[in-house]
Amino acid sequence: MEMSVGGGRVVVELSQIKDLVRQLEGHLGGSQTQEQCRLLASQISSLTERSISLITSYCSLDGGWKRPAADAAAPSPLSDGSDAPFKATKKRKMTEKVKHQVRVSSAAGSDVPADDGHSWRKYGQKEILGAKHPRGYYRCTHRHSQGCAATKQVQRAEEDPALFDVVYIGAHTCVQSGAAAAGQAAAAAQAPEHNPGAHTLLQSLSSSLTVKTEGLAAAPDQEAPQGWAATVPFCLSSTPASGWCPAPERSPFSAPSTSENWGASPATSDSNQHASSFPPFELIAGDVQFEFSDVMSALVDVPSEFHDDFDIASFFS
DNA sequence: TTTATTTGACCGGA
DNA sequence: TCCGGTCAAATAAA
Repeated sequence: MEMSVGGGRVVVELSQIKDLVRQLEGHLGGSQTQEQCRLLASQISSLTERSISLITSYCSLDGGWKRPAADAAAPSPLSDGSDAPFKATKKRKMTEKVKHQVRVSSAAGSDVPADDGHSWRKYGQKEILGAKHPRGYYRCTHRHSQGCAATKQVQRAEEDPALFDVVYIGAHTCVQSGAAAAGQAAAAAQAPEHNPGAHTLLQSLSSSLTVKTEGLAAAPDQEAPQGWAATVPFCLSSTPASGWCPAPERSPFSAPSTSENWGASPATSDSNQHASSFPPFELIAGDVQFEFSDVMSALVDVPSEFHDDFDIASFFS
């Protein structure tokens, strides 16, 4: 498929990242607490991983841009009504739902994967045959309140306990209260409070935003399973890497790209793993529009031109 | 008291 | 029948 489709999205994503970094930089004068900077950094890393996903989703092995698999193959994955709000009936149509796999690093010293900007509630854990580590099952916190059907499965990588394989299933249809975090950040921007560690944080972030995709094919010391979107080399101390924020399945991606429009629900206090902060998914893909399911269903290996390090940090100039 | 996690049971597809 | 995914009661944490 046309380069402009996937490439355009990546550009959008990366532009958002750039915006966030600039926001962060703008606050480095001393108005941000470390936690608030982490918040922005978390958003940045989440966007970054989404970009990785887009890249891998639109590239075929021969280096060409690929139309989402859902378009070509699958007999209409979501046409069976699985995109309807959650019902009490036990439907097992997971195989037809959109899956998106990523490998993320764990939070420093933590045994849970990096936060991805969404609010998840764990609802189960299973020992998987042949796997060393159990698989955790999470669903969107807003499943009942907003009928959001997004789920994810988290399993520690066998070859590296510091890494987690995360499978995102289905798109979020909820309106993230994430804004709580965004609101915090916004409020923080007005609160004069010096934060000497912020520069270090940003430097660390920028320097680590190098997306290595070559490991997919053959990594020197570890083998990444075929089909994993990417290994995310960066890890932010408290609310790190990974994740994506799909737009509602029923509507094409559309949303402003400015953080001011991410919305806010200040009263919400997501605890522990639940840092819910995320911008809506903006998608300007030329003259072609895809449902999010189309985008995420295309999970392919990374083409040769991406085998070289893709230095996102170069965007931050 | 409310919300989140744990964990054994249950369900259904392969 | 096996195994992965989900439910829901019990429990823990805030």
